[in-house]
Amino acid sequence: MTFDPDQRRSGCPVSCSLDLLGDKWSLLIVRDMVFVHKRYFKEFLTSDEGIATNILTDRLGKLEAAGIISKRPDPDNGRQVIYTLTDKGVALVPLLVELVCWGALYDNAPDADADIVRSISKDKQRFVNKLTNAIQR
Amino acid sequence: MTFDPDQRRSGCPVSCSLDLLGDKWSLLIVRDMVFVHKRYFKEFLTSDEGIATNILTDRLGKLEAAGIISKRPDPDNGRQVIYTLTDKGVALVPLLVELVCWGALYDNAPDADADIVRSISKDKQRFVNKLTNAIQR
DNA sequence: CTGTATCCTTAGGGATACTG
DNA sequence: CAGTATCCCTAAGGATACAG
Repeated sequence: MTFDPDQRRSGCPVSCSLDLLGDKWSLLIVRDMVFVHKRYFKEFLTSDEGIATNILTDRLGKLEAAGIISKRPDPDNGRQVIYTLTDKGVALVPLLVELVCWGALYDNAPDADADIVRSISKDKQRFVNKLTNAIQR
Repeated sequence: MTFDPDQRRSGCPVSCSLDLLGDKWSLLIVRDMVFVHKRYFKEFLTSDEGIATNILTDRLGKLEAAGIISKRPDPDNGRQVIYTLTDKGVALVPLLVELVCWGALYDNAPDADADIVRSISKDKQRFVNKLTNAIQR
């Protein structure tokens, strides 16, 4: 399964990004990998939004086809699979930070701590670096 | 038509943002407003991606319900309607800039000028300010 | 445990015609 | 011009069972 660039709706970078990420689930998987270091199939199933197994399978496949994540067997347990972010996936951290700030500051997301988000939005780059460095490959 | 916060899948700010913006069309409309100052129904129909009239109607309604855009009659032509970004909509500019940079630098979007995108990614804030100030309300 | 497969319902969306 | 409405097909997705 590889992503077909001919399916792009246009050459616009915004459009190309949305071709891969423009749905309600893909970025939630990346979020879980970035913010809470989830790596296993079952871990993604436990998030509050309640993704179904078939949707999770589909999105993991599409994210891998897009080169955003990669999978390998868990060295500690051959029957487990570990999903990790590629460089292309890690590069989504700034985008996720913007989604957090906008949702918190402008859409009043209930779970957001206003003080923390204000401090993040004052120095996004620092927060992006901190998150990026904490990601396990 | 107003947005119903009870339909949120969770309180997470990323999830809340995606509840409103997580599809393939909504952010393209905002993109057209931010980058090429489109304001009229017909203008949105002419973009490369080819949005259908029923989808455009639906998304304009949802964006308005979410408080991201507002509509008013064109003072120069009472039968025309002008769509403009609210403060909440203008606040999406940083997110759009991230979509541009990621699509260009990591997803090889054909229409992106690599040199320009590199210069943007070196000082995103400057570019965000420039775009934000150029938006007509 | 990690998925696949199936069933079934709903949502998305293209094409087109039509209304104020 | 700015939408609405309709038709119709496909994609998305929830629930559940099942396989390697």
